[in-house]
Amino acid sequence: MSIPDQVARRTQPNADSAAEDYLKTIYHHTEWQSAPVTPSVLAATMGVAPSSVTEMAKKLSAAGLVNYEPYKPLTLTPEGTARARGVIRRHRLIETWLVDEMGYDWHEVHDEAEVLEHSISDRLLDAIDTRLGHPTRDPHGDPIPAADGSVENSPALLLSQAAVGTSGMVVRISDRDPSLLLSLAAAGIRPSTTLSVVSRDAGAGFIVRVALASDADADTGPLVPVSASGSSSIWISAPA
Amino acid sequence: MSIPDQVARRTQPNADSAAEDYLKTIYHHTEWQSAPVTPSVLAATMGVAPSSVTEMAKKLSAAGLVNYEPYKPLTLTPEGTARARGVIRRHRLIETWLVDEMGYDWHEVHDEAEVLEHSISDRLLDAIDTRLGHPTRDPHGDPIPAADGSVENSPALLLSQAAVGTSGMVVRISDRDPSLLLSLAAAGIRPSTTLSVVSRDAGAGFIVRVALASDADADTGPLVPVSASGSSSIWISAPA
DNA sequence: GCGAATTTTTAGGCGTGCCTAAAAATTCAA
DNA sequence: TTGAATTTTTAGGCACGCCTAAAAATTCGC
Repeated sequence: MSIPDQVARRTQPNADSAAEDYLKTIYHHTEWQSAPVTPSVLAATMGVAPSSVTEMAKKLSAAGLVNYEPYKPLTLTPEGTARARGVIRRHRLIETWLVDEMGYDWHEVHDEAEVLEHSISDRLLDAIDTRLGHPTRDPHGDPIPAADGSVENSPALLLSQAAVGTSGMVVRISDRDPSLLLSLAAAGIRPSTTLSVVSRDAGAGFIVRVALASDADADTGPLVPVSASGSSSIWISAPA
Repeated sequence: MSIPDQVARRTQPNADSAAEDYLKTIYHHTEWQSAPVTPSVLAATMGVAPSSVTEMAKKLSAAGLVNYEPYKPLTLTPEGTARARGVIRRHRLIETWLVDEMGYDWHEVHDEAEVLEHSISDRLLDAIDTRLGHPTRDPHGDPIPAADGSVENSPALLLSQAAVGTSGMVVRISDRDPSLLLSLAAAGIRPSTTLSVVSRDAGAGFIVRVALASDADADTGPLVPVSASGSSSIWISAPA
């Protein structure tokens, strides 16, 4: 017994973080847009070559996590959905923790969470969840899947689909683009802000009126332009 | 511009966590035992094959982090030492945080820290450090290197080298073996416990008297056996 | 409905970090 | 000091996750 067993190590990197990223991304597409996820869309979203998607699709399919048939869109199996929700739960709890306890601003948390979501243990995640009091929304307003996998989905309206005159409260803003978050925050737009659509233009984007906290429905708030891409990253509560 | 640039991703795993593990392990050997680190020792410690060590030694040497010449022991360059201390700082701050804030017990933190030390950002590490008030010792009594790389090294005596009759305060216990930590904790031995050596036997180990907190020097504490390996994991303050 | 454009898959490679087996160097011991 | 034992290095492979280029399938537009 000169040298100890060197088994077990082998596949040592952070578990299957690549696989988890695919599952997460597939889930996101079905969570928000309801379009089926084609390999090319997935490749573009993840910044990998289409052939990488094909490869991983086969592996995930063999593992029973995605439904894959050549030349068809990808969907998650129930197990795959559960795994994806688990990753998203980690991501959003970590973001919430960073903002609530560690002094981060909401536009700064995405990248850190992107890494930690693959390396935190269940034990530590539970500790964080408990400390935070089992939050159900992250700092961007995204629902945090519960430990049992259930997700609270309140109906909301994408700003890009709101007609002129519509008003409502911002319930959710995509965390994908930190610079967008920064500019929205600067304009006073964040979850729970009340907005009304003043004008919309297919190409140029929107102009919204941001209601002042004190006087929610008056026409006194500042007018703020929102780009077309920004408008498809903001959800407002469906009008009453 | 159908598909965005897919550069940058490439070497995406958690930076160079393998390299960092080698640096850390080399550093540990010189920090505690002062024997030179041969490839075989390193291989055994890390649970990899000797040939893997040779390979990595070449890479680290090319990167200017270790001094490597074929058939000779490995040492760290100044840059390598700095990097190693950085990793150890991360590890120990994370352990301290887990115990102080997240409800972990001191024997449970090693594995979690082992993973997180490679994925936490500098930003988050600073936030943790600040929250904890810039601690200088982790829960096992190990010194936490400062952000500037300096390490406070208080002289201590390895229990395995203490003569019968020696007494002193436990200042440090190696965190490498969780089961040892657990049994020591059960026996009431942890940093700041006062011990005196009652008997020692090269093969069988030691018997120490654990002083009761209230009455540090009296002969009233329980007698506790410490294995030979345990005795080389415990440091006590050098006798006054 | 059929060729062109696009999407997807296949084929072949690359770097990392690990392995085993065999060769080379070093160390030990009689 | 010299042959045996041990240590270290070299050589050749493997899995992963990514890539590019080329081939195949699908979809689109006239």
